[in-house]
Amino acid sequence: MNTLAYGLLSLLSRSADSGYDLMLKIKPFWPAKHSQIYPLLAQLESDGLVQHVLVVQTDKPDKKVYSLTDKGKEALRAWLGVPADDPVTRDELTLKLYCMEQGDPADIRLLLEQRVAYCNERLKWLQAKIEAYKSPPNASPLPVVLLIQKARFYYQSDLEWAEWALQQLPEHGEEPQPD
Amino acid sequence: MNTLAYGLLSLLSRSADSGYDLMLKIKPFWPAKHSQIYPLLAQLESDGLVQHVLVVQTDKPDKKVYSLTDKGKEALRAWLGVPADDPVTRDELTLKLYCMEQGDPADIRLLLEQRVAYCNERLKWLQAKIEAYKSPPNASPLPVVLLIQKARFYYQSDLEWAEWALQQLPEHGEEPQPD
DNA sequence: AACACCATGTAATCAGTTACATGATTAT
DNA sequence: ATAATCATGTAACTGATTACATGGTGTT
Repeated sequence: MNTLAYGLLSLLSRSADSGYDLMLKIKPFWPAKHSQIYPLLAQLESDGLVQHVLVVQTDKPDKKVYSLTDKGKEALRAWLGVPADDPVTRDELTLKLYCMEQGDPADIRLLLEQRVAYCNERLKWLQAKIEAYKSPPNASPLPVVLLIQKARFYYQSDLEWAEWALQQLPEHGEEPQPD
Repeated sequence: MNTLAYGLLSLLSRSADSGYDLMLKIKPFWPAKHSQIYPLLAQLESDGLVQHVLVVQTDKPDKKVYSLTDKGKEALRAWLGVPADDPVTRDELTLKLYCMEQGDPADIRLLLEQRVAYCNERLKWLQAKIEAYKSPPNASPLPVVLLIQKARFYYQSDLEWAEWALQQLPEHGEEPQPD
């Protein structure tokens, strides 16, 4: 039982889902490809933690909709009682900045500008999510609110850092025009 | 040439180092065990990107001190010209919060309190780092300043989120005392 | 006496990505 | 026509962790 396995159980605790939808939903929290998820679901089923029913569709391919068993719920409950591993962020940008003197200053500037753009894009997406659950009929449950805010805090701080970092870079290499 | 390989080159661009020290230094940016680093350094050497000299020590075991070759520097320069991959954060806590209704509310509260403590600990460590380079003799180069600040922004925002999240939790289950 | 640090390496396993494989529906 | 989405699966490979292996110095 690795973290991805518990992650799938966690998603299923909110609503039954196909492997395909689980892949899409888990992406922001724990990236995984379908090639990792399908076999893992089969294993969780053989362990009795989830079960599936085949849902036949006419317009789209048939799908297997998985749901938690009592044993699965119990496994989740126990998992919530042990401390979470420390979060791990892998950000190539940090490694590139570490050796920034080795490269073209324009390249470094571009890397930071790309990060600013990326954060803005993610924040815009999150804002759309927030708007969607502001309308009373589909108010989001507390966990979803907590997680959306966590992402907002993260991207907002990274954005502010990247904009600050751009200002710390030496002036553009425009040598004074001789007249 | 994967990201870890470039990460090692990046560290070596600032100063020659042993595999052991590289492991310690790269940890905050790209976690890797010595069992991954030693073979990779050997491969980078056979590719002509790094070279090593054996440094004999009396009190401690001998070590191999690696440094960048010209070919290694050129590889770094080229790498800086391509966009950085999007950052990936894997945080078990997000998965646990997603299914928080399944567990004991006290467990959830504890998970968030542990996160608050962790962020405070990291911030304290970063503050010590900052103090260390405030004294003029050993002023840090720009990249190091940028990276320390990036980490500060991150842990500070995660801390603020976790403290906010604790307040969003339903009241403690202290049922009113019958008198 | 037991543990932590320094220092390097290999072997076995687990986790994650890329590629192979299929096939219908809908949008550009 | 070409691509994207939906939907599931396996095979091959790369990346990362854990375990095995050694051995001196310094600390509690």
